Amino acid sequence: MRPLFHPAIEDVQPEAILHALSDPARAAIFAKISTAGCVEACSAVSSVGDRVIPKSSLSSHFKVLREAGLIRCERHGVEMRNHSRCAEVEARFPGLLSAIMGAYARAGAPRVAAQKGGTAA
Amino acid sequence: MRPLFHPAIEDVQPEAILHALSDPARAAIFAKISTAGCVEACSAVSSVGDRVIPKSSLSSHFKVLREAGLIRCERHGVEMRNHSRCAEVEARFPGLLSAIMGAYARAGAPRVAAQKGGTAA
DNA sequence: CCCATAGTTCTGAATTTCGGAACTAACGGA
DNA sequence: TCCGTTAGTTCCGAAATTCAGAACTATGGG
Repeated sequence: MRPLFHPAIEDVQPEAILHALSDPARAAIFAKISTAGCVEACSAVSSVGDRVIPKSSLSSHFKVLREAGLIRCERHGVEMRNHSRCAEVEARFPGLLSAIMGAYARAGAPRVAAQKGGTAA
Repeated sequence: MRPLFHPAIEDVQPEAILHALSDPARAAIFAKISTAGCVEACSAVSSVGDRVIPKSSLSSHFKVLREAGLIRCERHGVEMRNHSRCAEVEARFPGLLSAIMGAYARAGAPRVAAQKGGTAA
């Protein structure tokens, strides 16, 4: 099977990255791929939080991430290996990904913690 | 005059910011507001590049930016003053805005300035 | 009061996104 | 080899979003 299309790093556009990561589900998928040693099977992220994502939606999410230049996908037998392209993107747009993922990390905690009553603020 | 709704800075969500800035036109508007001493009338940005933006679209772009927490708008007589909320956003999501605007700045140039050497790896 | 200016809201059309169902590719077992 | 299972893609209609023209509102000037 021919390899999927991936944009060259110099063709990667900021608007594509922002659009891809402006969806919390995609951002969560990307976070998972990035932190999980940059390799992950598609089906391993079949849910975000407690929300189950249908296969077809998952497939298109991966497509968006791939075409935005954020991940690299290759078939390995019956499944897909997804590598993050963090390093390349970091070289092209310094600080972008870490700022975005950091923003999500920072926003993720407060509200949830406040409602749950867990953190003695 | 009743002030328009603006989210408190702690209610600002990363996905809203990314979505707002994932549109190059909005990113350009925001860049203009940010750099122009953080004050600008709506009609002063009636075009992006050589593309003229209709009033209604412009209005909704400003609304998106405002509701994302990126700008603060107040009526002054018949026109609108738009202040950037850079400082607040920077405090909440350190490095986010500068990374994004830097990415756009870096992407905007390359095609034209490719002969500057170094980047064509 | 009437008009001009600046911006908003309404509305329908075009585009995008979502998700179920059917389809394809790769492997394992008999 | 053939069949079944698993992993993921594609197709297609419904829902949501975006776009832009037209009408409307608010403010200030003469």
